[in-house]
Amino acid sequence: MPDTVTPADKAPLDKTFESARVEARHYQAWEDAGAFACEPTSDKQPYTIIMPPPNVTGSLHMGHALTFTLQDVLIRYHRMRGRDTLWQPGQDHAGIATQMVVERQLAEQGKTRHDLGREAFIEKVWEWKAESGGAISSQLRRLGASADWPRDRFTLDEGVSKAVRKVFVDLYKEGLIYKDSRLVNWDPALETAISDLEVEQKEIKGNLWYFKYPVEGQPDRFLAVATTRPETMLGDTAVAVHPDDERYADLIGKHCVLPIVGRKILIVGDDYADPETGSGAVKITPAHDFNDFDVGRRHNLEMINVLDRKGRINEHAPPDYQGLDRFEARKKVVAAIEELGLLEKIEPHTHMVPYGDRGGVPIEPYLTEQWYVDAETLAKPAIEAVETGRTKFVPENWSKTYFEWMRNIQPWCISRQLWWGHQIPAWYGPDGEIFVAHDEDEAKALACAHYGEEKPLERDPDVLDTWFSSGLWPFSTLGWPDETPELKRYYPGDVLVTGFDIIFFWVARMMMLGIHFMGDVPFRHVYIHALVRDEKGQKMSKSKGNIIDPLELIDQYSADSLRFTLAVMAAQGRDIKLAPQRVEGYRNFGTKIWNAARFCEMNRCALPADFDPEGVQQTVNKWVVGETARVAVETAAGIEAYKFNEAAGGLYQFVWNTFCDWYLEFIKPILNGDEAAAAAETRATAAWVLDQIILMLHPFMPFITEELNEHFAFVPGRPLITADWPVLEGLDAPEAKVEMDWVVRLITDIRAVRAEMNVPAGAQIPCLVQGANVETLARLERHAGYILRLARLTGVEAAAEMPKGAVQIVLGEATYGLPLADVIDIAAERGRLAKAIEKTDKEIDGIDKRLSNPGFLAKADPSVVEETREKRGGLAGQRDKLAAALARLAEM
RNA sequence: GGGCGCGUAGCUCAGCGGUAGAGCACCACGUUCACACCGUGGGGGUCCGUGGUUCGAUCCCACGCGCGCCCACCA
Repeated sequence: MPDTVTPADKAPLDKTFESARVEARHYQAWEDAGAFACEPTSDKQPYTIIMPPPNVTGSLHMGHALTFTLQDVLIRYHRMRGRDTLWQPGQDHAGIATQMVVERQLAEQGKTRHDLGREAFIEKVWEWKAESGGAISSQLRRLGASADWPRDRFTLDEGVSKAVRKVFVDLYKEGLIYKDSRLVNWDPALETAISDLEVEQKEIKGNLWYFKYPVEGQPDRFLAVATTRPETMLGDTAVAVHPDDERYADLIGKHCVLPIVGRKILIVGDDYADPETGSGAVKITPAHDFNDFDVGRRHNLEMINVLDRKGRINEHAPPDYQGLDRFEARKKVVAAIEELGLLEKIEPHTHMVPYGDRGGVPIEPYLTEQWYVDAETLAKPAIEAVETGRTKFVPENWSKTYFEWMRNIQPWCISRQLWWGHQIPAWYGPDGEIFVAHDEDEAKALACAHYGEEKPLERDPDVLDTWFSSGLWPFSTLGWPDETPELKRYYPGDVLVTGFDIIFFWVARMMMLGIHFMGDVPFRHVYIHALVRDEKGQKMSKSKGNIIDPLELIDQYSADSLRFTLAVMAAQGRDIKLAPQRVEGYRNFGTKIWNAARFCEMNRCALPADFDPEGVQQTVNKWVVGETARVAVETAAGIEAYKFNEAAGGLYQFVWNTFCDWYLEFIKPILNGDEAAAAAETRATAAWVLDQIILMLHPFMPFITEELNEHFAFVPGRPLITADWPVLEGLDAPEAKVEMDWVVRLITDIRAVRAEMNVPAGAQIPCLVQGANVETLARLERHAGYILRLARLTGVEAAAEMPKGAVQIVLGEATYGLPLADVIDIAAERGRLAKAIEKTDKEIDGIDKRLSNPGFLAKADPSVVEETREKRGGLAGQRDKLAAALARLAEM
C-alpha cells in the first residue's frame, strides 16, 4: 500500500484550533462557490426546508440558534446525501413589532406617526429596515446556516405581496373572506384590533365590586350585580337573570334604572346568568364583553360603545366621564356608586385579565367592523391532512394540540389598524359599496361597471395581520401565483422545523392556505423542537436578565461548539436547559478532534486513493472500520428520525471513546513498530476513519470539519459540503469486535486493579495467566503490543500455578495474576475478591430465582431462557475462579 | 374547567418489559513521544408514592403527590 504523506510544503496544523480565524473564511468560500444554492435544473431529488422567517426587527437569540442549527444539520446532511437542497430564507415584516420600533424613535423626537402621515411614515420604516433591519441574516451566517441567500425574501417584497393580494381577492370571491361587525380584542395602546392568539391572559389581583341596581317602580328593591370592570356599567343595557330563578321570576321583562347614567335597562331571562354565582343577576354590557355580546344578540339589546380607540370614555357616557381614561373612569364610577349608597361591597378578587402581547396593556372587547377569514371552512381539509398522515407531526403528540385548536377554530380577524404591512386590497365607493381587487385600476373598473360611471374610490386604510402573509410563505417564496419551475419542484417542502408556540399562529395557517391554494399540504413533516431555557429551567427573558446571547457563546467557544451543544441536547419532548458550561464541554470535544487529527498528521497518516476499508488485515483495523460503519448508520438514522441528540451523542462517543481513547492508543505501537505493512495499513485506516469522522460531523460542526478537510485533502479537491455522506456497507467485523472488546476489558480490569492496589502509575509489572485456553493464549500473543503498553506490563506469561502473593483477575476462563508480593495489602485484596464474589453470587441468585420459576420457563421467550442459562454458566465459572483466587490468598 | 408533558446518581439528562447508563461535578493517581480544553481509576441511585397487569416493571395500566406548559368568556 502506498504511503502517502502530507505535502511537505504544507504547514502542519496549529497546536490549537482557532475557530474565529477560520469561520468567516470558510463561510465566505462556501457562499462564493454557490455551495448553498439549490439546483432547479438538476436531476437530483429535491429536499426543501422553508425557513421560518425571523422578524426583521429580530436579532439572534437562543431559540433561533436552536431551530436554525437543526435545520442546517438537516440541510447539510441531505446535501451530502445527494439531494438538491433548498433552504429558503426570508424575513417577516412583523407589522406591529416593526411599526412600534419606528414609532418609538419618533416619540423620542416628540412626534407620532400621525404627524408624519401614512406615506412618510411608511417611508421612514423602510429607511429603518435598510439601516437596521435584517441584522439576523448576518448573524445566521455566523452560526453557519447554509441557506440559499440569493433567494432571500421579505414578506413585503413585490412578488410576495402579489401573492397576498391574490389570496385575499380569491378568498373574498369564494366568500371565505368577509367583513363583519362584532366584538374584537382591541388594544388601546396600539389602537388596533388583534387576534385571539395575540391576547395573553395574566393573573391579576383586582377587586370584585358589587353594585345595587334599583328596580324601576319598586322602591327598596335592588338587583345586586358584580363586576371586575366597573367602568363598563356606563354601557350596560340590561341585567340578566336565569329564566328558572324563582327569586327574580317576577322581574323578567321589567326594568332597572342604571345608576349614574339614569338609563332604563331591561331585565332579561337568559341561561347565561348562573343562579349559583353571586346574586344570580349579572349586568350586561353587549359592546364590551364577549358573553354579554351574545346575550345582547339574543335579546336584541342596544349595544352602546362607551370607549374610544384609546380606551377613553366617549360621548355615549355622561359628560362628567367623557375623555377619562378607562382606569380613571373606574375609580370615578365606584366613588359615585358609593355616594349613591349603591355599593354593596368590594371583594378582593384574583382573575385573568387579557393583555395585548405587544402593546402590554389590558385589551378591551370592542365593537368594530373588521375583515375575517372563514377559518372553519379552511380548517376542515387541514385537519384531514394530519388525520390521514399526509402531514405528520414529530413528536406525534403535537398533532393533538393542532387538532384541538383546529376543531374549535374561530373566525380569524385579519385586519389591523396599522400602517406597516399589506394594505387591504379593498376600495369603497361613495355609498360604501366594496370593491375587492388586485389593484386600483381593477377596482376602478369594477366600480365603473357597478355604478355605470366613474366614481371616486377610497381604499381601505387597514393592513393585514402579519400571519396572513406568513401563511402563504411555503408557496409565495417560490414564485406563486406564477407557475415557476421552483414552485413545481420544491412544493411541498419536506419538513417544517419550528417551536410549539407558533403551531396555531403559523403552522395551522400554512396548512389551511397551502392546501386551499396549492391543492397539497405545504410540508410532509412538522418537527416541533424544544424551548431553550436557562440552566435553572426558566424561560429566558429580558426582564429576568437571564438571556444567554448565542453570539457571545460563538465568540467565546465557536459556532461549532454551540451548534453541537444544541443538537446533542435536542431530545424530543424535553426543553433544553442550557448552561454555558455545556458549550465549553463541547468546545473541548472540538479540541479533542483537532488533537486527534494532529496525531494522525504527525504519524503521516494519509489516505491512499485505492484504499479499501473492506480489505484491511489487522484485527484492530477491521474492528475500527466496523465501528465506523456502525456509527455512520446510527448517525444517519438519528438525523432522519429527528433524533438529533442520538445522532450527535453517538458521534461524540465514537470519536472520543472508540477512536481517541482506544483506537489511537492501540495503534501507537504499530505505527512505531517494525512491521512496515501493518504500519502502512494502519496509517491508511486511521486516515480513513478520520475522514469519515470529518464527513459525519460536518452537518453538526461545519467549520472545524471544513478546516480539517481542506488541510488533509484526503480526497484531493473534494469540497466537504457536497461530499458524499458515508454509506458504509458490508464492513461489519463481528469477530474483530469480540476480540477487541475482550482486549479492552482485560486492559480495563488490569488498570482498575493497579489503581486500587496503588501500583505506581508509571511502574511496569509482569503478568501471569493461568488456565487460559489456546484461543486466549493466541489472542494474548496477537495483541501483546497493545496490552503491554496500555496496561503497563513487562509481559504476559502462561503459568501452570498462580504464585502466592499475586493480585488476581478473573476474565473468561482464565485468571490473570499480578505478582505484587511486596506491595500487596492482603486484607484489601481479600476484601476486593470477597466483594466480587458477593456481587457474582447476588447475580447468580437472581438468575436462579428466575430459572426455578416455572412460569418463566413456560412463558418467557425460549431465546431469553437460553440466554439466561448461558449467563448463569458464565457467572458460575467466574465465581469458581474467584473463589479459587481467594483460597490461594488464604494460603499466604 | 379541559389538554399536554415531566419527576432516574449532587446537577443536566439518556434508557422505556429481563433488577440501571452518559456528560458535567466530586475524589485519588498521573509531566506515557495528539490532547491538562488531557489520561487512568473510583465513589455515588427504595429509577416520586401506592396499587394493578405480567413468569418478570424504572419501563405498560390506574390512582395519588409534586412541578412545568398550553387552551378556556364565569359576572
